[in-house]
Amino acid sequence: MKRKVTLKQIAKELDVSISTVSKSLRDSSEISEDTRLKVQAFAKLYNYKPNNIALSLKNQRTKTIGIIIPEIVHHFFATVISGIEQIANENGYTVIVCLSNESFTKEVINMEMLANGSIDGFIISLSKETQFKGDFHHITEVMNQGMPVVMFDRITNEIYCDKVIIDDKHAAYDAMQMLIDKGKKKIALVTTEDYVSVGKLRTDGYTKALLDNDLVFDNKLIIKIEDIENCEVKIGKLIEDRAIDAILAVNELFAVTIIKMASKKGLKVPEDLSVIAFTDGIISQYSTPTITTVSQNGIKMGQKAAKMLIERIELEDYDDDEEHVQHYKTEIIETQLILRESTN
Amino acid sequence: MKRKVTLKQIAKELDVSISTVSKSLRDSSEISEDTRLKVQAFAKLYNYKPNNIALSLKNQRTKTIGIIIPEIVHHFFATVISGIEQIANENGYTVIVCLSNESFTKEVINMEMLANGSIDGFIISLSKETQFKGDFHHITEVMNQGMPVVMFDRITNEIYCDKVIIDDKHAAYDAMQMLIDKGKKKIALVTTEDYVSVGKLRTDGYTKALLDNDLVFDNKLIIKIEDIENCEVKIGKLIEDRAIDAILAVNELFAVTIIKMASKKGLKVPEDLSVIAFTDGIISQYSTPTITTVSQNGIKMGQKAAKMLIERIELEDYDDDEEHVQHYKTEIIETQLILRESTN
DNA sequence: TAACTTACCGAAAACGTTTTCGTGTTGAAA
DNA sequence: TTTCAACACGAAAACGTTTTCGGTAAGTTA
Repeated sequence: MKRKVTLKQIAKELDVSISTVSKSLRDSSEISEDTRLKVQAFAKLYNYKPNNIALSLKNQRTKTIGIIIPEIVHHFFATVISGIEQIANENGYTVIVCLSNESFTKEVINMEMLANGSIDGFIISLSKETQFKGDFHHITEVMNQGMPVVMFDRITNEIYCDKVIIDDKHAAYDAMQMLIDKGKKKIALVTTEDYVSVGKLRTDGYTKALLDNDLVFDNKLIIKIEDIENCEVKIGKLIEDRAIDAILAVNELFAVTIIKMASKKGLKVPEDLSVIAFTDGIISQYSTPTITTVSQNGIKMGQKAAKMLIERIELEDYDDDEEHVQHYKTEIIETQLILRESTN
Repeated sequence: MKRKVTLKQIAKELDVSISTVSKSLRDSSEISEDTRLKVQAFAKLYNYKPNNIALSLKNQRTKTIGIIIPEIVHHFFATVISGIEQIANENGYTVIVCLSNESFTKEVINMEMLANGSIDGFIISLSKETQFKGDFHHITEVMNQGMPVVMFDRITNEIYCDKVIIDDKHAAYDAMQMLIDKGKKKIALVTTEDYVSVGKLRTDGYTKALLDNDLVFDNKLIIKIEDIENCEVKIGKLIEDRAIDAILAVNELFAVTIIKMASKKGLKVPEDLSVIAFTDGIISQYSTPTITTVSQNGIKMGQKAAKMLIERIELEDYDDDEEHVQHYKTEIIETQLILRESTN
């Protein structure tokens, strides 16, 4: 159980100074070839690797990215992490993951925990509770400390920073237009409560598509689900009561439940009812029928977010004190309508 | 853009020494109430938080757990992370996640990256390639440096360390016994290649159940899938050629594909064909019919793994040099047969 | 008054690096 | 012989903490 070997130990063993060892290992020309080779051989033998923590302290940069997301057992967020991790890795960064579990308090605690020197920057998707409360002081706080922040998907307009989103409104509009083009007249929307930013935007797109196509907007055709557990009744009623052509669901789980309830009520998908879902995940690909979805491409979102953050981090290295105008960008990841069996 | 405030800055501002500031903030009795309160007020005003990196360097412990898994866009692994994160958080640890993408090389690189002081211990599930190669030198290496390692799910018997697994053989046996009790005679197995540890164990359980129940073992009833992409043909053939009662699948994706192919061939599940899957994930719950599964309970696995690791880490703080006998444990997480619609 | 305790505070080491600067030795040029 | 550059290396600071130890002043006891 030998502990990791340090410069000091090598120096002692070889009877030289720590500086000499350090320089030798970094191939400094200050050191004679003799000692350089000797040190390098010894270091290799004992498998010396510089201590990351010490380097972080010295360099004032940790080469670590902090991710804060609402949950991880969720296909979309998992794909985003995957994208982030890939880019991070390619650039020599590691990734530290914290879960807010949709709790404002946990989000704040996690941010404060990481903000104390552990990371070089944040990538965050807001918790529902945070969006509900509209309290973003923890974000501004870390930003004021000079820590770069990139927000994705669940964002807020109240914070001025780099962002990566999909054009939720536009995507919803396109999905609706496709249904309308297929001749659907009575299209329902199954969504979340309005305080979730993406839920609201998708509702806007839904509404706009109806208006633009001179279809009647009926508030009764919009149902808002609080939690997935007991949504079946609501959905069942929607299908039963109204003679509906098609449904736009803001996520897969809603969509698959809709299909299930439809089949229970004797309706066939897509013959009697078309269904389109947001969030192209594993379920849409494997359910029967497979589900037409608006693909969010979490991988790409993650990659883009990571690229923006790393760029911002490494840019800061150069204009330390320069109080120049920060110009933040909002990247929009294109969505894609993936046609499958749930629409005709 | 003010940088984070440090002890030194506070000391300078208040014209006292760094030691005094540090002691004041830690409520040392060495400091007079006067200066203590003064320092604390000032620190609060400037929102002082001790720098984690400096603490890590000083304390020689990072309060960080490194996780290395094959992939994250995978329900089971995501649940495990979730479980780990929860326990970690409760104990003041953060979690750093690295993905091997089933690659041996990436696994090694990630381990070396984290082993240089960034973390206090590892939780790892081996990549397919690592299991295939049987090369575990990177694991023994970090263990020799005194870094605790906990392996879960995809483990190896060649390394002596803490482990968390499910009794795959036993679970497969139980699932089989349930099918046999229901009168199934000709049961197929859809599994992965043998070098994946869990695949092999589940096959063993399958075989043993057949033997114990005096059923014929037919090698043709076992098909091994390399990748999910082009498995449909193989599965279709299996269903067509052999008059099969039931199928045991080693994961959800195989199961849902089986159901899809069965329906395409005109077979009804569960009337004509019963299906049981390993890995209780989101698909099993939402597919039609819902799928009977052997639940792995990733949350519990993650929690257990995190507990074992943290215990090991904090135990080491006390018997630093004591070369006492390490007694490693292997925890077995109980599985549960979750009955759903795909079996009768 | 002398000796001693107590209260309060600062200096310095330590964790493991990197890097700047200084210094001693050598050889060559003047 | 003197002067100077080149070479090879070490000392020390810095990153931000915590903690041990030592020291000074005041107050207390003999």
